[in-house]
Amino acid sequence: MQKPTNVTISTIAEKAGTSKMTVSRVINNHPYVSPKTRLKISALIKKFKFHPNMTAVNLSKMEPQTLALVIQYEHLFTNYYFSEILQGIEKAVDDNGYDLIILNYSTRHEINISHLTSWYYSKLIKGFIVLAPPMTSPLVRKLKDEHIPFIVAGGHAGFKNINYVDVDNIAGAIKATDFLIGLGHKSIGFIGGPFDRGDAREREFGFRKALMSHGLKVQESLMDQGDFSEDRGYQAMQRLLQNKIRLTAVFTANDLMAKGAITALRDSGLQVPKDVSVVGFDDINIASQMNPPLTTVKQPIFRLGEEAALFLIDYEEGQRNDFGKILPTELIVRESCSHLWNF
Amino acid sequence: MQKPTNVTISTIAEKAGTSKMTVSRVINNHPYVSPKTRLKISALIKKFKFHPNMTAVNLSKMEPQTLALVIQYEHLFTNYYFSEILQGIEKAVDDNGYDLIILNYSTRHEINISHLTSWYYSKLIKGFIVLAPPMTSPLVRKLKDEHIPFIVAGGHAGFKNINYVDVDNIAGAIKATDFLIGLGHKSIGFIGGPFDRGDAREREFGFRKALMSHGLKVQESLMDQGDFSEDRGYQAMQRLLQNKIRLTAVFTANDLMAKGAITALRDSGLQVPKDVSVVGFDDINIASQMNPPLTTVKQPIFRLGEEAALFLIDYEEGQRNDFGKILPTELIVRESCSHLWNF
DNA sequence: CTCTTTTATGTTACCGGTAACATACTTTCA
DNA sequence: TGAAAGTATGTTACCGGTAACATAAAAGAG
Repeated sequence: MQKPTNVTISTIAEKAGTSKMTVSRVINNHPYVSPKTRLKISALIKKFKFHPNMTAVNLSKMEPQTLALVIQYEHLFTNYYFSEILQGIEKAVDDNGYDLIILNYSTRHEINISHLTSWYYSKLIKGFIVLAPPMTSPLVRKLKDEHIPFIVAGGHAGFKNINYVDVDNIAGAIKATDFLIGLGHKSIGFIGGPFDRGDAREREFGFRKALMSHGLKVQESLMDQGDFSEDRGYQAMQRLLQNKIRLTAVFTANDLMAKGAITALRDSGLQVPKDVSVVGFDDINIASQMNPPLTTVKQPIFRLGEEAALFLIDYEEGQRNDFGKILPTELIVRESCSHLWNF
Repeated sequence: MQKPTNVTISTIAEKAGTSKMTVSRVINNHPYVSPKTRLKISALIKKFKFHPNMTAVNLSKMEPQTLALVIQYEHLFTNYYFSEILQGIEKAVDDNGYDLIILNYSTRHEINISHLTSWYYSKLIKGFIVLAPPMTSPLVRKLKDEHIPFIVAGGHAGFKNINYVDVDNIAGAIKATDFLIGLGHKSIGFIGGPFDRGDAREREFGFRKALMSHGLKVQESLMDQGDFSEDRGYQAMQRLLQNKIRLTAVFTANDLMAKGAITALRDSGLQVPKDVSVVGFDDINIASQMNPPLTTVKQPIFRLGEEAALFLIDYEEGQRNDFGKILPTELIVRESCSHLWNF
C-alpha cells in the first residue's frame, strides 16, 4: 500500500522537460517565461493536480502569508460581535492574498503559551491579532516581551506601549448618557461589564463623566455589574429595581445585557420606554429587531477587524512608531427611550 | 537595522561544539546522547531561546501534528454547543501532543475551497474535522473526492460513505416524544431546525416515528420550522398558537428555540408547564437555569468532539474500514413538562 | 586482552520550494 | 552589422530540520 508519490514541482519539471526553476516561475507569474512553456507547464499543473507546498515556500521565503487570530472560547460564544469582527478580518486578509487561522487560548493553556508563539517562530504566521483580551492577559505580556508582531483589537485599555485598534468607548458612553440626560432623565442606572475588561471600564468611565459634567450625582446604588451576558443583564436589572431610588432610565455596557434588562423590566410590570428608557452598546444585529428596537451605541466592528488585519499585513520591523487607532462610535436612536415629562 | 539572526539548530550546535544532529537528538529526547552533552545543549537552548521551526520539521518529517477544525462563522455564534465540542476536541488534541487550528469556511470562500485543502497538501495538517455541515456542503464533497482525511462531527445525515461521529438524534427525538405521550399529551407541536441540516431532519423523523408508533396522527398544522435560533423559536411558537387545534405540548429541535417558545407561550398568557409542556434538545448550559428548568435531550457533545479528534489522530491510510460512530442521547427530565389530566 | 555489542556522535542527502547568479538565445539600435 | 539590452532558461546553494548510514569510543563477554 504505497502512498501515492507526492506531485511536487520536480514532478512537473520532469514531465515538462524543464528545470524546477521554470516551473516555479510559472507558479509565481514571473515574467521571462515563454508563452509556449508557460502553457505547457500550466496544463501539466492542472493535469497532475499539483499543489504548491506552503511549508516549503515558507521555509524558503521566510515571509509567511498567514495571520493568526487568538481568541478565548469563552468569549467566542457569548458575544455576537465576534462574528462581525471576523468578517472584517477576513475581508482584509482575502483582499491582500493572506490567509487566516484561528488559534484558541483557553485558560488551560496559560502555562504553555509557547504553543502559540511557536507558530510565529516557525515562520508560519506573520503575527497575532489578539481579540479583546482581559487586562491581565499573560499572552499579551509575552508577545510584548518577545517583540512578536501583534495587535490588540478591542479592549486595549490597561496595556501600555502596545499596538491596538479600538473603538471610542468613552465617547460612546458619553453620547449615550448625554442622550438620556437630554431626555430629562436624572436617575439613570448603569449595568457594567466584567471588571477585567478594559472596554467595560471605559464605558463606565464615560457614563460617570457624562453625569458629572451635567452636574448630576453618580448614584452608586444605581450601578451594578454584569458579564456581558443576557442572563446577567436580567439579574442586574432585577437588583437595580429593588433599590429605593426609582430609576427612569438605564444604560447597559452592551446590547445583550440590555436585552436581559428589558425582559426583567417587563417581568416586573414596567414598560419600555414608557416607564424606563434603555440604551445599549454595540448595535449587534438583533438590536434593531428587539422589542422595542434598541437605542444603542454602534461600534464599527467590521472596520475594527479590518484595521487590525491591515496593521499586521503592513507591519514591518523598524517601522514601529507606536500604533494606536481609535475608531469613532455613533449613537443609533431607536424606540427604547422616551422623554421624561416630570418638570 | 539588521534582523536578529534566527537562532537555529545550527546556532546551538556551533556554540556547543557538536553537530546539528546531536542537537536534534536532544530536542527529540533520543537516547544515545551522553548526559553531559545533553545538559550542555539543553542549557544553550534555554540561554539562546531556541524554538524549533515547525515548518522545517514538517518538511522533513512529512507527518503533521496538527488538526484543522472547519467551521462556518454563521454557525459559530448562534449555537452554544460549539463551545463544548471545541473543548472535547482540545482535550483529545492536547492529550496526544497534537495542535489544533480553526479555519473558517464562509460562503464567500465556496469558490475557492482549495484554500482549505492546500493546508493538507502542504502537510501542515493531518486532516479536517468538519463541524455539522449543511447537507449540500461542497467542502465535504471535495474532501471526499480527493481522499483527504476528514471526519464530520454532527449532522452527518445526508452524506454517503464518509467518516462521521454523531449523536443519536432519532432515538433522542423518540425519547422526548415518548415522554410527552406518556404524560398523556396527544396534541403535540413540533418546531424543527433548518431544512438543510441532517440533524434537524433526523429529529423531526424521530418525532413523527414516535407519534405513529403510538397510533397518533401527525398533525402537519402543528409543525413549524425554525433555524435553531431563539428568535425563530419565539416566532414559530406564536404561529403554532394561532392554529385552531390547541396543543398541550411542544417539542423543539433545540434548546435555544425552546427558550424562545417558552417566552412566546408566556407572552400569550400561557403557563409552562401547567398549560403547555415543553421539551428541547441539546441540554446546553443554560437549559437547567431556564424558567422553568428545561426538560431536554442531552447530547454527549464533549465526547463528540473528543471522538472526532481521536479518529483523525489515529487515522492511517489503508485502515479505512468506513467509520461511523453514533453516541447515545439521554433524556434529562426537569420541570418544563407536566401530566395532562384530561382522561 | 582481543572481539563483539552498545553507546555516542558525525556525514551526507533530502524534504519542496526560492534567491542569486550564470548562460544562451533574441532583439534593438547606433 | 556588431555590441548592448532584453528574454528565456538552467545551476547551485540554501531555508532548518531529520532519516539513514557511517564511524568512533566505551562497555561487556569469553
